[in-house]
Amino acid sequence: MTSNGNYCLTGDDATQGCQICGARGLGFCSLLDGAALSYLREYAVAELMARRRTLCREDEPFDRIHIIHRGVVKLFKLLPDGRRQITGFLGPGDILGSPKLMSASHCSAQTVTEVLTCSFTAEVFTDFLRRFPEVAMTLLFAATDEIEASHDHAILLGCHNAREKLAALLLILNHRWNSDSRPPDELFLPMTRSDLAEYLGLSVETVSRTFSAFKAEGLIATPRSGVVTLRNRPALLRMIGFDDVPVRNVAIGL
Amino acid sequence: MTSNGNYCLTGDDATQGCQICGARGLGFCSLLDGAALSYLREYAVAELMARRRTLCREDEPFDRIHIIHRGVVKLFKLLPDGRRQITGFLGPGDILGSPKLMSASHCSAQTVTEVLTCSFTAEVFTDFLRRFPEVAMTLLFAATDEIEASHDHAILLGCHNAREKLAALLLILNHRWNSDSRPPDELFLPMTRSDLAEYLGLSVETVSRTFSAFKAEGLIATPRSGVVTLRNRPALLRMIGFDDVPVRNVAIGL
DNA sequence: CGCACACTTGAGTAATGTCAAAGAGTGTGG
DNA sequence: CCACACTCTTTGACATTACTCAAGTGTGCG
Repeated sequence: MTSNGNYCLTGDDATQGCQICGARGLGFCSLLDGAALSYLREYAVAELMARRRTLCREDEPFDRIHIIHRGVVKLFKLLPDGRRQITGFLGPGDILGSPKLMSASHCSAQTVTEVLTCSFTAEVFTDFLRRFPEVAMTLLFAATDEIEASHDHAILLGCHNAREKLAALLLILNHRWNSDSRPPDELFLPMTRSDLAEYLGLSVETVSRTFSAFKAEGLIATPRSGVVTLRNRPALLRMIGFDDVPVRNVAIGL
Repeated sequence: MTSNGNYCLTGDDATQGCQICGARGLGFCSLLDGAALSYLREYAVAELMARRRTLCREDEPFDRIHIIHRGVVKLFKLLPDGRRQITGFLGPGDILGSPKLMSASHCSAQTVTEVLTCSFTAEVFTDFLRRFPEVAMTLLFAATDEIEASHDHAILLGCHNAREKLAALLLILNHRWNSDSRPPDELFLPMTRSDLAEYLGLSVETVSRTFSAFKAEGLIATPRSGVVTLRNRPALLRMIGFDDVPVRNVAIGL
Protein backbone atom coordinates (compact mmCIF):
# COMPACT_ATOMS: atom_id res chain seq x y z
CA MET A 1 0.00 0.00 0.00
CA THR A 2 1.41 3.38 -0.99
CA SER A 3 1.45 6.63 0.89
CA ASN A 4 -1.69 7.84 -0.83
CA GLY A 5 -3.57 4.79 0.35
CA ASN A 6 -3.64 2.98 -2.99
CA TYR A 7 -2.43 -0.48 -3.76
CA CYS A 8 0.34 -0.48 -6.37
CA LEU A 9 1.66 -3.23 -8.54
CA THR A 10 4.86 -2.36 -10.38
CA GLY A 11 6.82 -3.59 -13.38
CA ASP A 12 6.53 -7.36 -13.65
CA ASP A 13 3.17 -7.57 -11.95
CA ALA A 14 1.74 -5.14 -14.43
CA THR A 15 3.24 -7.12 -17.30
CA GLN A 16 1.55 -10.24 -16.03
CA GLY A 17 -1.60 -8.22 -15.50
CA CYS A 18 -1.87 -7.19 -19.17
CA GLN A 19 -2.34 -10.77 -20.34
CA ILE A 20 -5.44 -11.17 -18.26
CA CYS A 21 -6.50 -7.53 -18.25
CA GLY A 22 -10.18 -6.94 -18.78
CA ALA A 23 -9.33 -3.75 -20.67
CA ARG A 24 -6.86 -5.38 -23.10
CA GLY A 25 -9.45 -5.71 -25.83
CA LEU A 26 -11.25 -2.49 -24.89
CA GLY A 27 -10.88 1.20 -25.55
CA PHE A 28 -7.44 2.71 -25.73
CA CYS A 29 -5.47 -0.52 -25.31
CA SER A 30 -7.36 -2.18 -28.15
CA LEU A 31 -6.22 0.64 -30.46
CA LEU A 32 -2.51 0.06 -29.78
CA ASP A 33 -0.37 -2.47 -31.61
CA GLY A 34 1.81 -5.05 -29.84
CA ALA A 35 5.02 -3.01 -29.82
CA ALA A 36 3.40 0.11 -28.44
CA LEU A 37 1.56 -1.85 -25.79
CA SER A 38 4.74 -3.69 -24.71
CA TYR A 39 6.52 -0.37 -24.31
CA LEU A 40 3.78 1.12 -22.16
CA ARG A 41 3.47 -2.08 -20.16
CA GLU A 42 7.10 -1.71 -19.17
CA TYR A 43 6.37 1.46 -17.25
CA ALA A 44 2.82 0.80 -16.19
CA VAL A 45 1.84 0.78 -12.56
CA ALA A 46 -1.41 -0.82 -11.52
CA GLU A 47 -3.34 1.19 -8.97
CA LEU A 48 -6.31 0.01 -6.99
CA MET A 49 -8.38 2.82 -5.54
CA ALA A 50 -11.21 2.72 -3.03
CA ARG A 51 -14.67 4.18 -3.65
CA ARG A 52 -15.04 7.98 -3.44
CA ARG A 53 -11.38 8.70 -3.80
CA THR A 54 -10.39 11.91 -5.55
CA LEU A 55 -7.97 11.30 -8.43
CA CYS A 56 -7.44 14.88 -9.39
CA ARG A 57 -8.90 18.28 -8.70
CA GLU A 58 -9.80 20.99 -11.16
CA ASP A 59 -6.99 23.49 -11.75
CA GLU A 60 -4.46 21.48 -9.78
CA PRO A 61 -1.48 19.89 -11.55
CA PHE A 62 -2.06 16.29 -12.56
CA ASP A 63 0.89 14.48 -14.05
CA ARG A 64 -0.35 10.93 -14.48
CA ILE A 65 -2.24 9.13 -17.22
CA HIS A 66 -4.58 6.33 -16.12
CA ILE A 67 -6.13 3.64 -18.25
CA ILE A 68 -9.16 2.30 -16.44
CA HIS A 69 -9.23 -1.43 -16.05
CA ARG A 70 -12.22 -1.92 -13.78
CA GLY A 71 -14.74 0.34 -12.07
CA VAL A 72 -16.28 3.75 -12.76
CA VAL A 73 -14.87 7.26 -12.40
CA LYS A 74 -16.90 10.47 -12.55
CA LEU A 75 -15.59 13.74 -13.98
CA PHE A 76 -17.02 17.02 -12.84
CA LYS A 77 -16.60 20.75 -12.60
CA LEU A 78 -17.70 22.89 -9.69
CA LEU A 79 -19.13 26.39 -9.78
CA PRO A 80 -18.00 28.82 -7.08
CA ASP A 81 -21.36 28.48 -5.31
CA GLY A 82 -21.13 24.69 -5.09
CA ARG A 83 -23.27 23.69 -8.05
CA ARG A 84 -21.71 20.77 -9.86
CA GLN A 85 -21.86 19.51 -13.43
CA ILE A 86 -20.72 15.97 -14.09
CA THR A 87 -19.21 16.05 -17.57
CA GLY A 88 -18.79 12.32 -18.01
CA PHE A 89 -18.29 8.88 -16.58
CA LEU A 90 -15.26 6.74 -17.37
CA GLY A 91 -15.27 2.94 -17.40
CA PRO A 92 -13.04 0.07 -18.54
CA GLY A 93 -10.79 1.03 -21.46
CA ASP A 94 -11.23 4.77 -20.97
CA ILE A 95 -8.38 7.20 -20.35
CA LEU A 96 -8.00 9.71 -17.56
CA GLY A 97 -5.40 12.42 -18.07
CA SER A 98 -4.83 15.18 -20.58
CA PRO A 99 -2.85 14.60 -23.77
CA LYS A 100 -1.75 18.17 -23.07
CA LEU A 101 0.59 16.67 -20.51
CA MET A 102 1.75 18.17 -17.25
CA SER A 103 -0.86 20.87 -17.44
CA ALA A 104 -3.43 21.61 -14.79
CA SER A 105 -6.43 19.34 -14.83
CA HIS A 106 -9.52 20.81 -16.42
CA CYS A 107 -11.96 18.92 -14.21
CA SER A 108 -12.02 16.94 -11.01
CA ALA A 109 -12.18 13.15 -11.06
CA GLN A 110 -13.49 10.89 -8.33
CA THR A 111 -13.99 7.14 -8.18
CA VAL A 112 -17.62 6.02 -8.04
CA THR A 113 -16.77 2.38 -7.30
CA GLU A 114 -13.53 0.71 -6.39
CA VAL A 115 -11.33 1.33 -9.44
CA LEU A 116 -8.34 -0.52 -10.87
CA THR A 117 -6.19 1.43 -13.32
CA CYS A 118 -2.96 1.07 -15.23
CA SER A 119 -1.06 4.31 -14.91
CA PHE A 120 2.16 6.05 -15.92
CA THR A 121 3.71 9.45 -15.42
CA ALA A 122 3.29 12.18 -17.99
CA GLU A 123 7.04 11.87 -18.62
CA VAL A 124 6.69 8.21 -19.59
CA PHE A 125 3.76 9.06 -21.80
CA THR A 126 5.68 11.86 -23.53
CA ASP A 127 8.56 9.48 -24.30
CA PHE A 128 6.02 6.94 -25.48
CA LEU A 129 4.50 9.44 -27.94
CA ARG A 130 7.98 10.37 -29.19
CA ARG A 131 8.79 6.72 -29.84
CA PHE A 132 5.42 5.87 -31.38
CA PRO A 133 4.37 9.03 -33.23
CA GLU A 134 1.45 7.23 -34.92
CA VAL A 135 -0.22 7.08 -31.50
CA ALA A 136 -0.76 10.83 -31.75
CA MET A 137 -3.24 10.12 -34.56
CA THR A 138 -4.91 7.42 -32.48
CA LEU A 139 -5.31 9.92 -29.65
CA LEU A 140 -6.55 12.55 -32.08
CA PHE A 141 -9.27 10.19 -33.31
CA ALA A 142 -10.16 9.35 -29.72
CA ALA A 143 -10.34 13.06 -28.91
CA THR A 144 -12.61 13.54 -31.94
CA ASP A 145 -14.91 10.82 -30.58
CA GLU A 146 -14.89 12.57 -27.24
CA ILE A 147 -15.94 15.85 -28.88
CA GLU A 148 -18.80 14.05 -30.61
CA ALA A 149 -19.84 12.49 -27.31
CA SER A 150 -19.80 15.95 -25.70
CA HIS A 151 -22.15 17.16 -28.43
CA ASP A 152 -24.52 14.30 -27.66
CA HIS A 153 -24.35 15.32 -24.00
CA ALA A 154 -25.19 18.89 -25.03
CA ILE A 155 -28.31 17.64 -26.84
CA LEU A 156 -29.29 15.73 -23.72
CA LEU A 157 -28.88 18.84 -21.57
CA GLY A 158 -30.33 21.35 -24.01
CA CYS A 159 -33.14 19.62 -25.88
CA HIS A 160 -34.40 16.77 -23.73
CA ASN A 161 -36.89 16.70 -20.87
CA ALA A 162 -36.42 14.62 -17.72
CA ARG A 163 -37.85 11.40 -19.15
CA GLU A 164 -35.84 11.66 -22.36
CA LYS A 165 -32.67 12.43 -20.42
CA LEU A 166 -32.95 9.38 -18.22
CA ALA A 167 -33.97 7.09 -21.09
CA ALA A 168 -30.97 8.22 -23.14
CA LEU A 169 -28.56 7.76 -20.24
CA LEU A 170 -29.79 4.24 -19.49
CA LEU A 171 -29.50 3.22 -23.14
CA ILE A 172 -26.03 4.73 -23.51
CA LEU A 173 -24.64 3.11 -20.37
CA ASN A 174 -26.22 -0.21 -21.30
CA HIS A 175 -24.49 0.01 -24.64
CA ARG A 176 -21.11 1.21 -23.41
CA TRP A 177 -20.60 -1.00 -20.40
CA ASN A 178 -22.34 -4.13 -21.53
CA SER A 179 -20.24 -7.28 -21.31
CA ASP A 180 -20.76 -10.96 -21.98
CA SER A 181 -20.99 -11.67 -18.27
CA ARG A 182 -24.19 -9.64 -18.05
CA PRO A 183 -27.59 -10.20 -19.68
CA PRO A 184 -27.93 -7.81 -22.67
CA ASP A 185 -30.79 -5.87 -21.12
CA GLU A 186 -29.17 -5.43 -17.76
CA LEU A 187 -26.97 -2.49 -16.91
CA PHE A 188 -24.49 -1.61 -14.21
CA LEU A 189 -25.46 1.67 -12.57
CA PRO A 190 -23.26 2.24 -9.51
CA MET A 191 -23.75 6.01 -9.47
CA THR A 192 -25.98 7.65 -6.89
CA ARG A 193 -29.16 9.44 -7.94
CA SER A 194 -27.31 12.62 -7.16
CA ASP A 195 -24.52 11.72 -9.62
CA LEU A 196 -27.10 10.99 -12.31
CA ALA A 197 -28.88 14.27 -11.55
CA GLU A 198 -25.66 16.22 -11.88
CA TYR A 199 -24.89 14.56 -15.18
CA LEU A 200 -28.38 15.16 -16.57
CA GLY A 201 -28.85 18.70 -15.30
CA LEU A 202 -31.78 17.74 -13.07
CA SER A 203 -32.48 17.67 -9.35
CA VAL A 204 -32.16 14.43 -7.38
CA GLU A 205 -35.89 14.40 -6.77
CA THR A 206 -36.73 14.64 -10.45
CA VAL A 207 -34.39 11.74 -11.24
CA SER A 208 -35.93 9.66 -8.49
CA ARG A 209 -39.48 10.46 -9.61
CA THR A 210 -38.60 9.59 -13.20
CA PHE A 211 -37.13 6.25 -12.10
CA SER A 212 -40.33 5.53 -10.19
CA ALA A 213 -42.44 6.44 -13.22
CA PHE A 214 -40.37 4.20 -15.52
CA LYS A 215 -40.73 1.33 -13.06
CA ALA A 216 -44.48 1.88 -12.71
CA GLU A 217 -44.82 1.88 -16.51
CA GLY A 218 -42.85 -1.36 -16.81
CA LEU A 219 -40.07 0.25 -18.83
CA ILE A 220 -37.36 -0.78 -16.40
CA ALA A 221 -36.84 -2.85 -13.26
CA THR A 222 -34.26 -2.49 -10.49
CA PRO A 223 -33.64 -6.06 -9.38
CA ARG A 224 -30.95 -5.00 -6.91
CA SER A 225 -29.02 -1.91 -5.94
CA GLY A 226 -26.72 -0.70 -8.71
CA VAL A 227 -28.41 -2.76 -11.41
CA VAL A 228 -31.16 -1.77 -13.83
CA THR A 229 -32.96 -4.04 -16.29
CA LEU A 230 -34.38 -2.55 -19.49
CA ARG A 231 -37.78 -4.21 -19.84
CA ASN A 232 -38.95 -2.27 -22.88
CA ARG A 233 -36.03 -1.10 -24.95
CA PRO A 234 -38.16 -0.11 -28.00
CA ALA A 235 -40.21 2.27 -25.88
CA LEU A 236 -37.06 3.83 -24.43
CA LEU A 237 -35.59 4.23 -27.91
CA ARG A 238 -38.80 5.82 -29.18
CA MET A 239 -38.59 8.25 -26.28
CA ILE A 240 -35.24 9.58 -27.49
CA GLY A 241 -36.43 9.42 -31.09
CA PHE A 242 -33.66 7.27 -32.53
CA ASP A 243 -33.49 3.69 -33.69
CA ASP A 244 -30.16 3.03 -32.04
CA VAL A 245 -27.63 4.44 -29.61
CA PRO A 246 -24.45 6.16 -30.81
CA VAL A 247 -21.39 3.90 -30.72
CA ARG A 248 -18.24 4.99 -28.98
CA ASN A 249 -14.75 3.55 -28.60
CA VAL A 250 -12.83 5.39 -25.93
CA ALA A 251 -13.74 8.16 -23.56
CA ILE A 252 -11.06 10.61 -22.49
CA GLY A 253 -11.24 12.44 -19.19
CA LEU A 254 -9.10 15.52 -18.84
CA MET B 1 -17.93 31.68 -59.35
CA THR B 2 -18.09 27.89 -58.97
CA SER B 3 -20.93 25.50 -59.63
CA ASN B 4 -21.98 25.59 -55.98
CA GLY B 5 -22.39 29.32 -56.11
CA ASN B 6 -19.24 30.21 -54.20
CA TYR B 7 -16.42 32.46 -55.25
CA CYS B 8 -13.12 30.63 -55.47
CA LEU B 9 -9.59 31.90 -55.56
CA THR B 10 -7.01 29.29 -56.40
CA GLY B 11 -3.25 28.79 -56.07
CA ASP B 12 -1.51 32.14 -56.47
CA ASP B 13 -4.40 34.22 -55.29
CA ALA B 14 -4.53 32.24 -52.07
CA THR B 15 -0.78 32.67 -51.65
CA GLN B 16 -1.16 36.41 -51.99
CA GLY B 17 -4.15 36.21 -49.65
CA CYS B 18 -2.20 34.63 -46.79
CA GLN B 19 0.04 37.68 -46.39
CA ILE B 20 -2.88 39.90 -45.66
CA CYS B 21 -5.15 37.27 -44.15
CA GLY B 22 -6.98 38.31 -41.01
CA ALA B 23 -6.69 34.77 -39.71
CA ARG B 24 -2.91 34.50 -40.21
CA GLY B 25 -2.16 35.37 -36.61
CA LEU B 26 -5.27 33.63 -35.26
CA GLY B 27 -6.29 30.15 -34.28
CA PHE B 28 -5.04 27.24 -36.32
CA CYS B 29 -2.82 29.21 -38.70
CA SER B 30 -1.01 30.88 -35.80
CA LEU B 31 -0.06 27.42 -34.50
CA LEU B 32 1.67 26.37 -37.73
CA ASP B 33 5.27 27.18 -38.58
CA GLY B 34 6.34 28.78 -41.86
CA ALA B 35 7.10 25.56 -43.75
CA ALA B 36 3.81 23.91 -42.83
CA LEU B 37 1.86 27.03 -43.71
CA SER B 38 3.61 27.38 -47.07
CA TYR B 39 2.74 23.81 -47.93
CA LEU B 40 -0.94 24.25 -47.07
CA ARG B 41 -1.07 27.60 -48.85
CA GLU B 42 -0.04 25.83 -52.03
CA TYR B 43 -3.25 23.82 -52.11
CA ALA B 44 -5.57 26.26 -50.41
CA VAL B 45 -8.67 27.54 -52.12
CA ALA B 46 -10.40 30.63 -50.82
CA GLU B 47 -14.16 30.31 -50.70
CA LEU B 48 -16.60 33.11 -50.15
CA MET B 49 -20.03 31.94 -49.04
CA ALA B 50 -23.25 33.87 -48.69
CA ARG B 51 -25.31 34.05 -45.48
CA ARG B 52 -27.37 30.99 -44.56
CA ARG B 53 -25.50 28.62 -46.79
CA THR B 54 -25.24 25.01 -45.64
CA LEU B 55 -21.62 23.82 -45.60
CA CYS B 56 -22.30 20.26 -44.54
CA ARG B 57 -25.14 18.16 -43.24
CA GLU B 58 -25.10 15.70 -40.36
CA ASP B 59 -24.33 12.12 -41.44
CA GLU B 60 -23.49 13.12 -44.99
CA PRO B 61 -19.93 12.76 -46.31
CA PHE B 62 -17.86 15.91 -46.00
CA ASP B 63 -14.41 15.80 -47.51
CA ARG B 64 -13.12 19.34 -47.10
CA ILE B 65 -11.34 21.16 -44.32
CA HIS B 66 -12.07 24.88 -43.98
CA ILE B 67 -10.14 27.43 -42.01
CA ILE B 68 -12.39 30.38 -41.35
CA HIS B 69 -10.99 33.72 -42.33
CA ARG B 70 -13.97 35.99 -41.80
CA GLY B 71 -17.56 35.54 -40.66
CA VAL B 72 -19.44 33.17 -38.36
CA VAL B 73 -20.57 29.57 -38.85
CA LYS B 74 -23.00 27.70 -36.62
CA LEU B 75 -22.77 23.97 -35.91
CA PHE B 76 -25.87 22.04 -34.93
CA LYS B 77 -27.52 18.69 -34.60
CA LEU B 78 -31.17 17.98 -35.27
CA LEU B 79 -33.49 15.59 -33.42
CA PRO B 80 -35.93 13.56 -35.51
CA ASP B 81 -38.81 15.77 -34.33
CA GLY B 82 -37.10 18.97 -35.45
CA ARG B 83 -35.65 20.19 -32.18
CA ARG B 84 -32.20 21.61 -32.73
CA GLN B 85 -29.14 21.98 -30.52
CA ILE B 86 -26.44 24.36 -31.67
CA THR B 87 -23.19 22.86 -30.44
CA GLY B 88 -20.94 25.77 -31.25
CA PHE B 89 -20.11 28.84 -33.29
CA LEU B 90 -16.97 29.14 -35.39
CA GLY B 91 -15.21 32.41 -36.18
CA PRO B 92 -11.91 33.61 -37.64
CA GLY B 93 -9.08 31.12 -37.11
CA ASP B 94 -11.38 28.20 -36.32
CA ILE B 95 -11.43 24.93 -38.25
CA LEU B 96 -14.39 23.21 -39.84
CA GLY B 97 -13.90 19.55 -40.78
CA SER B 98 -13.07 16.41 -38.92
CA PRO B 99 -9.48 15.31 -38.35
CA LYS B 100 -11.00 11.86 -38.82
CA LEU B 101 -10.93 12.64 -42.52
CA MET B 102 -13.30 11.51 -45.20
CA SER B 103 -15.81 10.34 -42.62
CA ALA B 104 -19.42 11.45 -42.38
CA SER B 105 -19.94 14.78 -40.71
CA HIS B 106 -21.10 14.60 -37.15
CA CYS B 107 -23.08 17.80 -37.26
CA SER B 108 -24.50 20.24 -39.75
CA ALA B 109 -22.81 23.55 -40.43
CA GLN B 110 -24.42 26.70 -41.77
CA THR B 111 -23.06 30.20 -42.33
CA VAL B 112 -24.56 32.87 -40.05
CA THR B 113 -22.98 35.76 -41.93
CA GLU B 114 -21.14 35.93 -45.22
CA VAL B 115 -18.09 33.73 -44.65
CA LEU B 116 -14.64 33.65 -46.22
CA THR B 117 -12.64 30.46 -45.73
CA CYS B 118 -9.43 28.88 -46.84
CA SER B 119 -10.14 25.27 -47.74
CA PHE B 120 -8.52 22.08 -49.01
CA THR B 121 -9.63 18.56 -49.70
CA ALA B 122 -9.26 15.83 -47.11
CA GLU B 123 -6.71 14.26 -49.44
CA VAL B 124 -4.50 17.36 -49.33
CA PHE B 125 -4.85 17.48 -45.58
CA THR B 126 -3.89 13.81 -45.21
CA ASP B 127 -0.74 14.37 -47.26
CA PHE B 128 -0.05 17.47 -45.19
CA LEU B 129 -0.25 15.48 -41.96
CA ARG B 130 2.06 12.81 -43.42
CA ARG B 131 4.62 15.44 -44.34
CA PHE B 132 4.32 17.40 -41.09
CA PRO B 133 3.66 14.76 -38.44
CA GLU B 134 4.15 17.27 -35.62
CA VAL B 135 0.90 18.91 -36.71
CA ALA B 136 -0.94 15.85 -35.35
CA MET B 137 0.09 16.99 -31.87
CA THR B 138 -1.01 20.54 -32.64
CA LEU B 139 -4.39 19.20 -33.69
CA LEU B 140 -4.53 16.96 -30.61
CA PHE B 141 -4.00 19.99 -28.37
CA ALA B 142 -6.65 21.89 -30.30
CA ALA B 143 -9.03 18.94 -29.91
CA THR B 144 -8.27 18.93 -26.19
CA ASP B 145 -9.22 22.60 -26.01
CA GLU B 146 -12.40 21.81 -27.87
CA ILE B 147 -13.29 19.10 -25.33
CA GLU B 148 -12.72 21.59 -22.52
CA ALA B 149 -14.91 24.13 -24.30
CA SER B 150 -17.63 21.48 -24.64
CA HIS B 151 -17.47 20.91 -20.89
CA ASP B 152 -17.95 24.62 -20.32
CA HIS B 153 -20.96 24.45 -22.64
CA ALA B 154 -22.30 21.53 -20.58
CA ILE B 155 -22.06 23.66 -17.42
CA LEU B 156 -23.93 26.42 -19.19
CA LEU B 157 -26.68 24.03 -20.24
CA GLY B 158 -26.86 21.99 -17.04
CA CYS B 159 -26.19 24.37 -14.15
CA HIS B 160 -27.07 27.87 -15.28
CA ASN B 161 -30.39 29.68 -15.42
CA ALA B 162 -31.46 31.92 -18.29
CA ARG B 163 -29.70 35.06 -17.02
CA GLU B 164 -26.47 33.24 -16.28
CA LYS B 165 -26.55 31.53 -19.66
CA LEU B 166 -26.87 34.77 -21.57
CA ALA B 167 -24.29 36.58 -19.44
CA ALA B 168 -21.78 33.78 -19.98
CA LEU B 169 -22.37 33.70 -23.73
CA LEU B 170 -21.93 37.46 -24.10
CA LEU B 171 -18.70 37.43 -22.11
CA ILE B 172 -17.30 34.46 -24.02
CA LEU B 173 -18.07 35.91 -27.45
CA ASN B 174 -16.73 39.31 -26.44
CA HIS B 175 -13.51 37.60 -25.41
CA ARG B 176 -13.17 35.27 -28.39
CA TRP B 177 -14.05 37.61 -31.19
CA ASN B 178 -12.70 40.84 -29.87
CA SER B 179 -10.32 42.65 -32.20
CA ASP B 180 -8.44 45.92 -32.18
CA SER B 181 -10.89 47.44 -34.63
CA ARG B 182 -13.67 47.20 -32.06
CA PRO B 183 -14.04 48.87 -28.64
CA PRO B 184 -13.15 46.33 -25.91
CA ASP B 185 -16.65 46.29 -24.45
CA GLU B 186 -18.41 45.91 -27.75
CA LEU B 187 -19.22 42.55 -29.27
CA PHE B 188 -20.25 41.25 -32.65
CA LEU B 189 -23.43 39.20 -32.34
CA PRO B 190 -24.72 38.37 -35.83
CA MET B 191 -26.74 35.35 -34.69
CA THR B 192 -30.52 35.51 -34.45
CA ARG B 193 -32.27 35.19 -31.09
CA SER B 194 -33.32 31.77 -32.26
CA ASP B 195 -29.67 30.73 -32.82
CA LEU B 196 -28.77 31.96 -29.35
CA ALA B 197 -31.75 30.12 -27.86
CA GLU B 198 -30.74 26.88 -29.52
CA TYR B 199 -27.18 27.26 -28.26
CA LEU B 200 -28.30 28.03 -24.70
CA GLY B 201 -31.08 25.46 -24.44
CA LEU B 202 -33.79 28.13 -24.02
CA SER B 203 -36.81 29.30 -25.99
CA VAL B 204 -36.54 32.36 -28.24
CA GLU B 205 -38.95 34.21 -25.99
CA THR B 206 -36.85 33.62 -22.88
CA VAL B 207 -33.72 34.87 -24.65
CA SER B 208 -35.57 37.96 -25.84
CA ARG B 209 -37.00 38.66 -22.37
CA THR B 210 -33.56 38.24 -20.80
CA PHE B 211 -32.05 40.68 -23.31
CA SER B 212 -34.76 43.18 -22.44
CA ALA B 213 -34.12 42.70 -18.72
CA PHE B 214 -30.35 43.21 -19.16
CA LYS B 215 -30.98 46.40 -21.14
CA ALA B 216 -33.46 47.68 -18.56
CA GLU B 217 -30.91 47.03 -15.81
CA GLY B 218 -28.18 48.86 -17.71
CA LEU B 219 -25.99 45.76 -18.03
CA ILE B 220 -25.84 45.94 -21.80
CA ALA B 221 -26.86 48.15 -24.70
CA THR B 222 -27.65 47.29 -28.30
CA PRO B 223 -26.46 50.33 -30.27
CA ARG B 224 -27.30 48.69 -33.59
CA SER B 225 -28.39 45.36 -34.97
CA GLY B 226 -25.77 42.65 -34.52
CA VAL B 227 -23.78 44.63 -31.95
CA VAL B 228 -23.95 44.52 -28.15
CA THR B 229 -22.10 46.76 -25.72
CA LEU B 230 -21.24 45.42 -22.27
CA ARG B 231 -22.02 48.34 -19.96
CA ASN B 232 -21.34 46.54 -16.69
CA ARG B 233 -18.85 43.76 -17.15
CA PRO B 234 -18.23 43.21 -13.41
CA ALA B 235 -21.93 42.56 -12.82
CA LEU B 236 -22.03 40.08 -15.70
CA LEU B 237 -18.94 38.32 -14.37
CA ARG B 238 -20.46 38.14 -10.88
CA MET B 239 -23.52 36.58 -12.42
CA ILE B 240 -21.53 33.64 -13.75
CA GLY B 241 -19.49 33.54 -10.54
CA PHE B 242 -16.03 33.81 -12.05
CA ASP B 243 -13.44 36.57 -12.17
CA ASP B 244 -12.59 35.96 -15.80
CA VAL B 245 -13.65 34.12 -18.91
CA PRO B 246 -11.93 30.91 -20.01
CA VAL B 247 -9.34 31.46 -22.76
CA ARG B 248 -9.45 29.44 -25.94
CA ASN B 249 -7.21 29.19 -28.99
CA VAL B 250 -8.96 27.30 -31.76
CA ALA B 251 -12.41 25.85 -32.06
CA ILE B 252 -12.89 22.75 -34.19
CA GLY B 253 -16.19 21.95 -35.85
CA LEU B 254 -16.71 18.37 -36.95
C1' DC C 1 -29.08 -2.00 17.14
C1' DG C 2 -28.63 2.54 15.75
C1' DC C 3 -26.60 6.01 13.01
C1' DA C 4 -25.61 7.80 8.42
C1' DC C 5 -26.66 8.23 4.01
C1' DA C 6 -29.28 7.52 -0.01
C1' DC C 7 -33.70 7.24 -1.95
C1' DT C 8 -38.65 8.19 -2.37
C1' DT C 9 -42.81 10.81 -2.13
C1' DG C 10 -45.78 14.89 -1.36
C1' DA C 11 -47.09 19.82 -1.53
C1' DG C 12 -46.32 24.27 -3.04
C1' DT C 13 -43.53 27.50 -5.87
C1' DA C 14 -40.71 29.52 -9.28
C1' DA C 15 -38.81 29.45 -13.70
C1' DT C 16 -39.29 28.63 -18.26
C1' DG C 17 -42.04 27.03 -22.18
C1' DT C 18 -46.15 27.69 -25.22
C1' DC C 19 -49.38 30.24 -27.70
C1' DA C 20 -50.76 34.52 -29.61
C1' DA C 21 -50.37 39.06 -31.40
C1' DA C 22 -48.23 43.16 -32.47
C1' DG C 23 -44.11 45.89 -33.68
C1' DA C 24 -39.51 46.55 -35.87
C1' DG C 25 -36.39 45.73 -39.33
C1' DT C 26 -34.88 44.10 -43.94
C1' DG C 27 -35.04 43.11 -48.59
C1' DT C 28 -37.57 42.94 -53.07
C1' DG C 29 -40.00 44.28 -56.91
C1' DG C 30 -42.95 47.48 -59.02
C1' DC D 1 -38.38 55.51 -53.90
C1' DC D 2 -42.14 53.46 -51.89
C1' DA D 3 -45.11 49.60 -50.71
C1' DC D 4 -45.42 45.05 -49.62
C1' DA D 5 -43.99 40.79 -47.78
C1' DC D 6 -41.22 38.47 -45.02
C1' DT D 7 -38.62 37.38 -40.99
C1' DC D 8 -37.07 38.52 -36.60
C1' DT D 9 -38.03 40.45 -32.20
C1' DT D 10 -40.67 41.82 -28.41
C1' DT D 11 -44.33 41.53 -25.08
C1' DG D 12 -48.39 39.56 -22.72
C1' DA D 13 -51.22 35.81 -20.75
C1' DC D 14 -51.28 31.30 -19.46
C1' DA D 15 -49.69 26.38 -18.91
C1' DT D 16 -46.36 23.19 -17.59
C1' DT D 17 -42.28 21.36 -16.08
C1' DA D 18 -39.01 20.81 -12.87
C1' DC D 19 -37.18 22.80 -8.46
C1' DT D 20 -37.42 23.55 -3.43
C1' DC D 21 -38.51 22.32 0.98
C1' DA D 22 -39.95 18.85 3.97
C1' DA D 23 -40.98 14.51 5.82
C1' DG D 24 -40.65 9.78 5.77
C1' DT D 25 -38.62 5.23 4.19
C1' DG D 26 -35.26 2.12 3.17
C1' DT D 27 -30.28 0.25 3.30
C1' DG D 28 -25.69 -0.57 4.61
C1' DC D 29 -22.15 -0.29 8.02
C1' DG D 30 -19.90 0.05 12.44
